[in-house]
Amino acid sequence: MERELLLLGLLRRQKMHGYELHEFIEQYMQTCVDLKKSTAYYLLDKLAQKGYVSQSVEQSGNRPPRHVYHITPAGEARFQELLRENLASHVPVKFGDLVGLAFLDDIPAEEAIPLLQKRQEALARSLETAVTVPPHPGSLQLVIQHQTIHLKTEIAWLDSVINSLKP
Amino acid sequence: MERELLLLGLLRRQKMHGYELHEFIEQYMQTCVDLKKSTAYYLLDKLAQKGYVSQSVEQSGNRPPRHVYHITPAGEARFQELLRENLASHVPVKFGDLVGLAFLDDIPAEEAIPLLQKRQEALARSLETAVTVPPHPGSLQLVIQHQTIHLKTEIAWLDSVINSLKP
DNA sequence: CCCTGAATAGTCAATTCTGACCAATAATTT
DNA sequence: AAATTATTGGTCAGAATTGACTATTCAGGG
Repeated sequence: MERELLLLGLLRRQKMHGYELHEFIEQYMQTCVDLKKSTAYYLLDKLAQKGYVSQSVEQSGNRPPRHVYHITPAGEARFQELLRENLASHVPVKFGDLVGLAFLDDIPAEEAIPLLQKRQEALARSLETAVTVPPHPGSLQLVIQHQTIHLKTEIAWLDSVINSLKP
Repeated sequence: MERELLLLGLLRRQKMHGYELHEFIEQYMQTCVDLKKSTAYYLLDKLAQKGYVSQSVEQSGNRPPRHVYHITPAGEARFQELLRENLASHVPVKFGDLVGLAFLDDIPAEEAIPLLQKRQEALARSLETAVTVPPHPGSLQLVIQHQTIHLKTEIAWLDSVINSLKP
């Protein structure tokens, strides 16, 4: 559902073709959604079927024709609805990459510590990336800020876990 | 991949049937994975095909026979491998429920503020739930602790967002 | 003892998602 | 200017996921 909101929200600002949408999301929003190219097309198709977006074919230069998507009035209404719904609710995030921690006591501490340190390095790299993302239009910036805060929290927490493992 | 780790890790402690596994996960691990019943069976089947678990049929009382899954030596090896891999790496979490925030400036602040307050209440309820989860065996406790910390971070962050919106 | 509702155990069709592939154009090298 | 590589734009078969449904057993009330 969030993905619909996202697509509608972007198309609302300007009509785009599928590839363009996917590019934008990759560039600016990789921190909060993971939307493969083929999924984007799939969703766009569904939105079209429901009448929230309309397609038109456009030709630029002599490149092969592209499907350009516009938001419709129904789509705009849907966007408003979804946005409010989304802002007012919270779907607990699943920290899937954490399941290993549940089995931490199944390997000796000497072995666990360096592994967790590797994890911290990976975390640090993610933080680096988050901070480096190109500057954002409007409140997209909030999303990066959020990601940053959570990564820092995560690093600090891991620190405490590692320490609790030490002799 | 995490789900495989999870299933193997649980079967490692004791053989179980599908329903039992699903129950356990719902009860103790809803904070880090979301694994529907049918998905659990699907994965179990795949693990069996790969030779990581073996099935046997068991009859208790005159209830209908159940498929009980045991971990195999190959499964144990796979578990050890996956666990180390998981501990050492970090896959950035996607905060999907956040996409709305990227469009925050598309609605007037007077309207946004109460919506975000609702979100905070939902967050507070999640926190309540996390704290209330039945006491855990072993390092499963860590996972709850983690969830708690992140929820608190989230609530504080939202506070700051709301304040930045106020007159 | 019969009935109702909850718990147990699982299947399956339909939906959703993705990796792998294709094909055209533009850019770069040789 | 031919060959090679990168970019653009997209399709599609197959994998993953889920909601809705079935069927049995058990517990408790009347």
